[in-house]
Amino acid sequence: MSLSQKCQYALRAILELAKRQGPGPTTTAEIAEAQGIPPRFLELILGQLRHGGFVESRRGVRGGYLVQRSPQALTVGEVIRFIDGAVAPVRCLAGRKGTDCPLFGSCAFMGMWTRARDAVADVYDTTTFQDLIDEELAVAEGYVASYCI
Amino acid sequence: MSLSQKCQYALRAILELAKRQGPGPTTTAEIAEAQGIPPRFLELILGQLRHGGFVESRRGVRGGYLVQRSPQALTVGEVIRFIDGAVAPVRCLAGRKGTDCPLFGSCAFMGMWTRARDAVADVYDTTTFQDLIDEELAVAEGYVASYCI
DNA sequence: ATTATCCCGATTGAGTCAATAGGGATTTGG
DNA sequence: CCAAATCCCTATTGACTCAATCGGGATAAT
Repeated sequence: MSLSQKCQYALRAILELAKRQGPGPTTTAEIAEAQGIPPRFLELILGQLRHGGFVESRRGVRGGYLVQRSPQALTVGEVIRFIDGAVAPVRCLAGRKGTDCPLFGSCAFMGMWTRARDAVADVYDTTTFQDLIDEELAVAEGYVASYCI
Repeated sequence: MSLSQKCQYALRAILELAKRQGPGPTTTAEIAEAQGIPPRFLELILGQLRHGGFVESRRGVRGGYLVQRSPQALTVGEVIRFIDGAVAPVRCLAGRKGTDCPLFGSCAFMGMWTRARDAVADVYDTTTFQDLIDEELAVAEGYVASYCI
């Protein structure tokens, strides 16, 4: 029940770009530095995100990456599904290869798996990157406040 | 975001035993047959469930396994945590080794991960094995009904 | 005593995943 | 036009996890 490391890096990378909207592109190295991601691995991930239309790239000197979609309109769920595939607690619900469950149709667990999947999917699909930016500010303020007290 | 095969086998095995309450013990072979589980692997899993106090064993001829806890009082969540460990969408929430997130405390995602975990945990913790038995009957009837129409 | 069954430790084999490597293409700036 | 910075693509490694199997030991009913 866990997302791949790659997926978490992807989310953090997009968040970083969303935070840096406005000025020019941000380089792989800057994102890697800011988010603690292995630079070479990040390169791979950004390439994939580019193919998915999540980010835009500029090549050459002064190049880098930009968010392609508005943080208000991009949900975490979309990114997760793109990188890791379907959100599902068990393989037979993911619809991948090997739907080899011998209980097809008469599975007592199916209802529960579906409910679990829908519950998580709802959380991911209702969280936008703008929400995360707001959250980060709130968390930071919260920490300052706790120091004051 | 998926449970191990082992965990699913464990759940199915316990369900099978719960359905067979009353008469004597059920052998590994019978459970394996009924639930489509590799027999030798099932042996391993039942041993583990026994150590966890979920099932009881009888050795020798006419031996086998019995549920040790009432299906009304045993939740799916308990079994999942025992076999697979903490239910969590990301490693840093599972509290295992390698809480190596470089964002400790200032992580914008933490709130969302927590919400996702709680949502799934709630589903698992509110589903008992009795619920699954009832569900299985309902599903079976549902299929009959759909054939009638 | 024999047989059915659980019991335990070790091990294999396959597969996934995180991460790295090498070298190519493109753009800016001088 | 050259050089540096940067993205771009494919392949590969190494580590680790996980599903499954094996061999043989202990126990209990008949």
